[in-house]
Amino acid sequence: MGTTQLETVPEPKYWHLKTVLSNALDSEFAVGEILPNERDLAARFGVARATLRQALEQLELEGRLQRRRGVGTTVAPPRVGVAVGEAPHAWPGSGGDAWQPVDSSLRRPPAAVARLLGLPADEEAHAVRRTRVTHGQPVAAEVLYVPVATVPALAALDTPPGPARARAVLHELQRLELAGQDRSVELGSAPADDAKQLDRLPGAPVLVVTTRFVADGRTAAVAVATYRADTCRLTFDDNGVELLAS
Amino acid sequence: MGTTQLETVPEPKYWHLKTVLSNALDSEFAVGEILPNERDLAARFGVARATLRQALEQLELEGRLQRRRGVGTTVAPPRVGVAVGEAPHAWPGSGGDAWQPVDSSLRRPPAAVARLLGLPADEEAHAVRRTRVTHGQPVAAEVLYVPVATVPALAALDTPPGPARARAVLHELQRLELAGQDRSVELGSAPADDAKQLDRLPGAPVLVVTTRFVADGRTAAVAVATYRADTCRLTFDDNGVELLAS
DNA sequence: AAGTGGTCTAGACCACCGG
DNA sequence: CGGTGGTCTAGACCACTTC
Repeated sequence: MGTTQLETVPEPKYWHLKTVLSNALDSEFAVGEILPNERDLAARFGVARATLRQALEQLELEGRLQRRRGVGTTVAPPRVGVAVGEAPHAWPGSGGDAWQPVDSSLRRPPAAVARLLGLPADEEAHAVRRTRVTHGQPVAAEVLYVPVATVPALAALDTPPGPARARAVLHELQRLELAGQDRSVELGSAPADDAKQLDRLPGAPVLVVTTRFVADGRTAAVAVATYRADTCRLTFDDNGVELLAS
Repeated sequence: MGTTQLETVPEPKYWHLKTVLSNALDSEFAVGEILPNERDLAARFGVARATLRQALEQLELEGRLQRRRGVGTTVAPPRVGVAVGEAPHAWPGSGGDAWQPVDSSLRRPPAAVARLLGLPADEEAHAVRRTRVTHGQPVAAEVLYVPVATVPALAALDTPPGPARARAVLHELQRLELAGQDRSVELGSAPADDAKQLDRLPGAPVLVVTTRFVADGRTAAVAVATYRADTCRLTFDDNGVELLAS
């Protein structure tokens, strides 16, 4: 006896640190409260700043902390649930949803999107940019790709770039009968464009939701939405269960 | 002229590095191929190893690379799509799905789960552990929490812990009429238990899928599944669109 | 100007895998 | 055993926000 537990499996310092900090956040800090700065925290725990940062990064990834350059580190509120599976048979922009059209232009979609749309790699499509705002904070940036063939009425489009043009494309979509849609979710890092729209640094972790809209027996449009992974919890409500939100 | 572009917005080195590497992966490497080791790569690009690692980490997060300690860094295959929205009215374990029961025991669920179940924080529930395997690789680890009240027939349970007991709980669930379910997806980091099951290091990024099963007008069970974020793309097929997989 | 988090360096040692 | 990625250090400077 004596040596009850030889350190047979030494835990990494940053991992232990993360646990300690996590417990402290639960018991000693309120939402919105600012933590001591990184240099002080590192000194207090007797580790290098880089090690302390590794722990903070994990906690930020889990949505427990929020860090802003020049400002400080604050305790994050619980993640907001954002509905993604809303209406299974609705085009984007139909209901009074939380999306705001930003801009629209003709652009060559990324290879993966072109494949979904069944377009040749070099063909242009309408690219409609939208922002989703919840509780006053931007939570998602989206680009909706609509092949020119899907909205023939817009062939001679004279609307100048801007929100108005985005609305014109969305409005034209409503004229089609939507047969259904399917979605996929994966982890990604925010490209520079999206990052600015989401008020984050480039490379910030995002949940990438790719939606395929089907009409007329073919893929009529594809939306690629990037949600802030630190602040968002995506919710998918399956048929009729929402009635139970008593 | 001469100075065509003053470096007014200097891009971080690791970001630029990531772009360069990403392009190289597309054009010069095949899936499964091993990259030069980190020390060599860093020297080749004239940066510190830590900077090179920051770029590699991002690429791994995006599912482009796979790194294994003691082995090396390899080019990852495209993410596998795993269906998450399968049957809107099926209990877990009903179909011949890809889940494998591992174990079952009585345990106090995490606070967030207890809240969903409407249980007091200190009450125990059946905790059924399952693993999901696709293409021979483990992609998800799940714990299904079933309140004792949901499966009263198991009150005097004499089955010893193990896969058999897990199957007993799942079998008992099938007797209830499932009214519906809803799901949420968020980013997390793998706890030690799940990490081992997923063949990853603790803290690896995972997509946490929380499913609430509703029966008899109340939450009858809650499943918390962690999917490997580096290798998985979660797919949600909405009603009837799958017919179009021509 | 002062203080914050973000980037970067050049080293060191450790844990793990393979031959 | 040698080689790999994983952890850790003690510094430095930069970009940004706030006062």
